[in-house]
Amino acid sequence: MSKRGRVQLRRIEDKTSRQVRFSKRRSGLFKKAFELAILCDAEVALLVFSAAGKLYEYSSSSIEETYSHYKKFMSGGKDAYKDNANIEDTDNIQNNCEDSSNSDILRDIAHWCTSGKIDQMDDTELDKLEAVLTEALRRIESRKQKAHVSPTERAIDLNRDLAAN
Amino acid sequence: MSKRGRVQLRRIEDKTSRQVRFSKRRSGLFKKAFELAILCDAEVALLVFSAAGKLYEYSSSSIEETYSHYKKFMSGGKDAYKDNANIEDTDNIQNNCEDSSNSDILRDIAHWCTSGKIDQMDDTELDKLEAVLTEALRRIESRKQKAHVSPTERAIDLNRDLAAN
DNA sequence: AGCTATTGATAAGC
DNA sequence: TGCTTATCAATAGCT
Repeated sequence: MSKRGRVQLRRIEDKTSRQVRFSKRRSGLFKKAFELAILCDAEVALLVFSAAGKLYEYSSSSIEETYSHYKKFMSGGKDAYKDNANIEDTDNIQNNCEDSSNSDILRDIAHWCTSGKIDQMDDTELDKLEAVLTEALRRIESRKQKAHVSPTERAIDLNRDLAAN
Repeated sequence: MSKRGRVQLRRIEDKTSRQVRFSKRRSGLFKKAFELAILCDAEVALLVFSAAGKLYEYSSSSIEETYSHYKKFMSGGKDAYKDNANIEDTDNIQNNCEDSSNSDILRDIAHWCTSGKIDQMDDTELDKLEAVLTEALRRIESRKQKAHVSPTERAIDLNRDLAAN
């Protein structure tokens, strides 16, 4: 039974398979959220709606409370917490552009694109970003068409650690 | 090379160790959340406040939107599946871009995407990047429609791959 | 911030 | 939907 290629980072088309995977992965995700909260003393809130519309939730305190905390944080000075923040990386895309590997850049862009930043941009910025990303996708498509890669091989080795953050 | 006992499910007392593990686990958690949203077509919202008060977030649509969905769902009398226990702790989403302004990020992404780096990526990286950018464009389109700011349909190929199935 | 040894998460298959 | 197993992925402990 060695037919377990890596999972593609793409919507699972088969409905049955998607439901099963959702069920399993959802369990894993909530478990991880819970563990992180316990182990690292953080405030966590997680909401998940299945494709069918069912709601699943978890929060170390309460969804409402954490959301209030979030809104307050967003409206206030987000930078106010910088000084108290964990002493971790402070790298940003700009820095990585110069000397990091592609995977690092990829990771940064992925994180940025999915962390709500887009919702904070004004219309002008949004237009620019759209143009940039569209151009980047065009290049990618161009690259792909040139490359003759076995569909099978490609499919089996898609996702390694995308949202890797 | 020595002792890797199972992880105890309780607050890590050593501050340094707690920070390191928080950093590692938050990465994993956000990655899982992202994958669940993409693979299973689910709506996911995740908020994490570190013990120091720093915010990390991820949402397949937007925090506000998902929270509204949540409130509406709850008021509708439907019961949510609570994957809870009690706790405190956190995990968070990548925050590398937290300290940069949108314009800076925009410039960085633009620079990177057009500096030939794409041509240096291998197929796996290319696939990941494609998924990330496609998702980002989807968000942008979503934003534009909600803001009623798009009189001109730009007919951008958002469904090139992911949605094309 | 990188590097393995181990544990943990899961895609398939029943 | 639940259980089992072969593999793949996440990460604890170090340096």
